[in-house]
Amino acid sequence: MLDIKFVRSNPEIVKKSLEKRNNDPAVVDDFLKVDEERRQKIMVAEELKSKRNKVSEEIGNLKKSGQNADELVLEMRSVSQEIKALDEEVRQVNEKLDSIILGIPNVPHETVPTGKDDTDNRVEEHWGTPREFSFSPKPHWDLGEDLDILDFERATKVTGTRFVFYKSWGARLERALINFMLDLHTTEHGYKEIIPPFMVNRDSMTGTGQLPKFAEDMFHLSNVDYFLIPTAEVPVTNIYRDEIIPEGNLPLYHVAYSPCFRAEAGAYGRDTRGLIRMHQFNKVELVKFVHPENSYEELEKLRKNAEKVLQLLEIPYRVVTLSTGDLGFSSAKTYDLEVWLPYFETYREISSCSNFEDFQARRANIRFRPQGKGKPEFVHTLNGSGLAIGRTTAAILENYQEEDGSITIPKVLRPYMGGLERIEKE
RNA sequence: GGAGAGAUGACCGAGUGGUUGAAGGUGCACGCCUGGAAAGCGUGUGUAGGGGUAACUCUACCGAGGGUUCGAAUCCCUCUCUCUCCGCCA
Repeated sequence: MLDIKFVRSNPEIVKKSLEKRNNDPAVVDDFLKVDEERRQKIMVAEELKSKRNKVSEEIGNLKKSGQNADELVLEMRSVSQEIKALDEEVRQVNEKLDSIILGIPNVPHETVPTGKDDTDNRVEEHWGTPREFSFSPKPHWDLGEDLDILDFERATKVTGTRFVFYKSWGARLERALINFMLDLHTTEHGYKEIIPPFMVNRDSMTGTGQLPKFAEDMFHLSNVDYFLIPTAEVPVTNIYRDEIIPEGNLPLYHVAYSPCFRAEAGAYGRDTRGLIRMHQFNKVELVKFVHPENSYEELEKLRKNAEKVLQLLEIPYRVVTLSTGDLGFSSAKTYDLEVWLPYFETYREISSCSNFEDFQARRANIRFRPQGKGKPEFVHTLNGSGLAIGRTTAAILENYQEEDGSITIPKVLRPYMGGLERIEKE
């Protein structure tokens, strides 16, 4: 969420930001109106409370000295009634204000291109050259099923659509990728490894911004009020919810493997085949808590850390900066890494690296105490996939396929595959 | 799942209806002391939200939410969490 005081004193900036994101800037006017109403009510209520406190003390003193205070007691009885009614009004206004402010997205960073949707994303750079095939490359799902390392059909029987069984070398490849990425980020990039809970409570989902707006994107358990995590970002960012981190501990780098669960409501027609859009997929996630001063340097580093994975795997990709029309609700700036998929003949998102500035931290109340004695300030949070495992598997199958349907294993992964160089039909 | 105990500030720990935002201690910060440090002494040390240019001031907060009362950390109810014992279990 944005800072209420910031919105109050910079309504024009917020309106402009909403316009750039193709949202209705009128909510800012609603906000200002309700904010004013709120302060009015608070003033009246607090005045009465102040009075009650004073008179109550008087009553105490009178009674102690054996004098009669009935008249004051009677008067205060009605004042208390009034206060109760006012408090209720304040509560309602607060709720209204909260729902407005929680619905306002983050203000895009000045370097974010203005645009209406993903077609306006700015391509920053390309890495690697898509391979020339002497045959027509197959989609990863055909490759996987032919090799009997992916089984979509039975997963549909056992669970439903958008689930998959990884089998044999497919399972091993998936596991190899997880370990390879975790090893890279912990030993080369300085991240601390975390295995988080795969379910979280409502407060955590609100802390990172999935709730209240995006409830339909998640799986919610029916016998407890827990949600399956849509990304490790949720439990890992919430580690420090309602805490004050000693300034000397910043920056904190965490890397977490987790399965991710997404309802994918509203994605019915899209990516119905293959590993691209599943209800459950694996991901290695990078999360940073940093000093506000250098969060944009940290974003560049984060992006480089994620890119390193694709470089070592030797798979072509490009980097784009999301335009204001494509930018996520909580993000001030996001780079997407898009991997080359030969069958699709296109680049597809495989990592999303974002700087949320203090948007999440304010919501989750994650702070640090600046040097000496100052007031606690919100940290900046960042996260990025490092990478989505399922999509990486898809990219390996498609980019490393041979004409006979076998898959060459990228060199860096071979130590994780017992030295295997190629997955072939058994 | 059954039985019991508990939840107070950065931490420990007093406090059962009226200057308790909260004793005392620890820690921390600053100052004095010292050649320097330790010890000692002194001062200070929560968060959020209103009002005010400001000094400052008001309100709320003792796990959470309700209730009783002129007045609640203190009494009542509900919930959550933690601990101990039993049961179950990877």
